[in-house]
Amino acid sequence: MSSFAGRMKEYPTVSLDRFDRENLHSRAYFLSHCHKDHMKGLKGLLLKRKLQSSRTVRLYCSFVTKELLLSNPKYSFWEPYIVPLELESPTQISLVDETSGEKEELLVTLLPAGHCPGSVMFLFEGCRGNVLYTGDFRFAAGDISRIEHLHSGSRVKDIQSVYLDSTFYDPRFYQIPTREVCLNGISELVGNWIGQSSHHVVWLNCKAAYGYEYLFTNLGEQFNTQIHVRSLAMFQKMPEILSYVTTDRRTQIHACRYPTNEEFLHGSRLPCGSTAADGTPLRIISIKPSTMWFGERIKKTDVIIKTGASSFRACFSFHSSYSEIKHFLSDLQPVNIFPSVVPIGQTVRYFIKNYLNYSLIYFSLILTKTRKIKISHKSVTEHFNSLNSQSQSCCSAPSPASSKMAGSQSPDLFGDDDDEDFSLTLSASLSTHSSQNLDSCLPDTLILQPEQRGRDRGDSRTNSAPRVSEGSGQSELSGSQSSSDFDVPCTPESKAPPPAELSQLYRKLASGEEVGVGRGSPTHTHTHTRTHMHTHTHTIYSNAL
DNA sequence: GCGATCAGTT
DNA sequence: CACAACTGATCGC
Repeated sequence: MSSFAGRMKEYPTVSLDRFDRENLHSRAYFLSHCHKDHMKGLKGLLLKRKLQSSRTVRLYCSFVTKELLLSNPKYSFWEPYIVPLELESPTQISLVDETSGEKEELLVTLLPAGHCPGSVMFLFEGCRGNVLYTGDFRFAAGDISRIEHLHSGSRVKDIQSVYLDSTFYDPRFYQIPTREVCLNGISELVGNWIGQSSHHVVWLNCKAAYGYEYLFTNLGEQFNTQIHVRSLAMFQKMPEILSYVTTDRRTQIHACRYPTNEEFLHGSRLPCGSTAADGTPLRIISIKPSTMWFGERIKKTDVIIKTGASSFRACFSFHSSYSEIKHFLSDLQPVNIFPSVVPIGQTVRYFIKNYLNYSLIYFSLILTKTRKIKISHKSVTEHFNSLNSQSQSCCSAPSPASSKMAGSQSPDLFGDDDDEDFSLTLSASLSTHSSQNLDSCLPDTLILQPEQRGRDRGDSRTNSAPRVSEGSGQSELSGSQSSSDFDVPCTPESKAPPPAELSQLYRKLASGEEVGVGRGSPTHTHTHTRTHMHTHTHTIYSNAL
């Protein structure tokens, strides 16, 4: 789940995927896709009032997202304020402070994100650098090279910050089978079943969220049928999807959901209650799409798992795997990474380790370019702090209003307690617990803490160095988080650097000592096939239907 | 009564 | 095996 607070350091007058609290004051809004956890505050009364009294504030999203959003009447008040944008066509947006008239120009480009219909990333280009907000995404290795607008000539654009969908940025999720592999597995299962007789039907036990549509279209295409769903309303303007779904229950593939009678399935009934016309009992199997992940060393695993006499789980992921994210980051080489999802409990340990590991590798790359081979505490600090100074206005001439913004009377742009800035404060502690869930990769537990920011934003910045301290051990494993997700062996890559070395490194960083970070600089190769979008499974996402 | 929020469930 | 939504309880207006 996204815990992104809504705003980016570089362009703090716009809000993305969050519409409550401080975001109420933004000059422009961006919605990456139509999932509820990215729409917090979107139907708020205060926001509605603000829109009605504003002449310039708009919501920018893809055409598909606009359709999906407006298919829910609760969001229909947005209709006059939505500006749908085409994919991959840079658009200049004026960010206007309506009280002072102060204005800032920002170039935004929507890039297909492969997460669900209409999902996009936002590439912002302005005076504070290029920033990529990924929203939620699934990219395969090499996908960056296919995106023209992330390139300038033959090289990747300089990216100051990536606001990253870090859902699976954890080496336990090293590998998730590709969309195509998962789709083939599901197709085979479906085909083998419904081919037996007309009374053999499958129920795709999908969650009530957008993102399964490419499964429907591919199965519909392959078996020359339509998939039974509860409503077609949201797809009325999306013929590519609409032609593969139906509300006619007489079909062999169902993805219908009814909140009340889902239990009926236990009695071999479909959620929609459909039965055969001649009274013959239907032979039903259920297939539940779920994310399956594998360690680095597991090369081949079935993407279909039988979980009962007539129930199956099928591999399906909306998000990039760890290795896919690694490819993504090493292709982009951003200066900063801001995770949108920060796992709690044990997962945090992996997260920090890998996040820091990545950062150090990249520092080393920067420093190599500048003919330095050592990295000092100071340079790390400066790096982490640099964003704060960049937050000062540099795009427009200072006006009374903008200088006021920097003063102590200003609304606290990032001073909220909820602002979780994970690039600033790190704390490491030794776990006193020997949980059975802890794998053997690291004996210690790292706990990530959002920085406590003072109300004064002026000059207390010297305290915001990345801190690494050993605190009292505390296991963050809660009951709900300590479930059975450790069947997957830890991956070799997760051992770099080993715990002792890492702790040492942290200690050195904390004490200001110089540390060498000469470990394998990432190679920076880019292939430039300028093909536009990839396979058929991507078509839904890449077209503004 | 509505909506926001949280914990628990699927 | 998972990441998004639903349900029900609780609280505030």
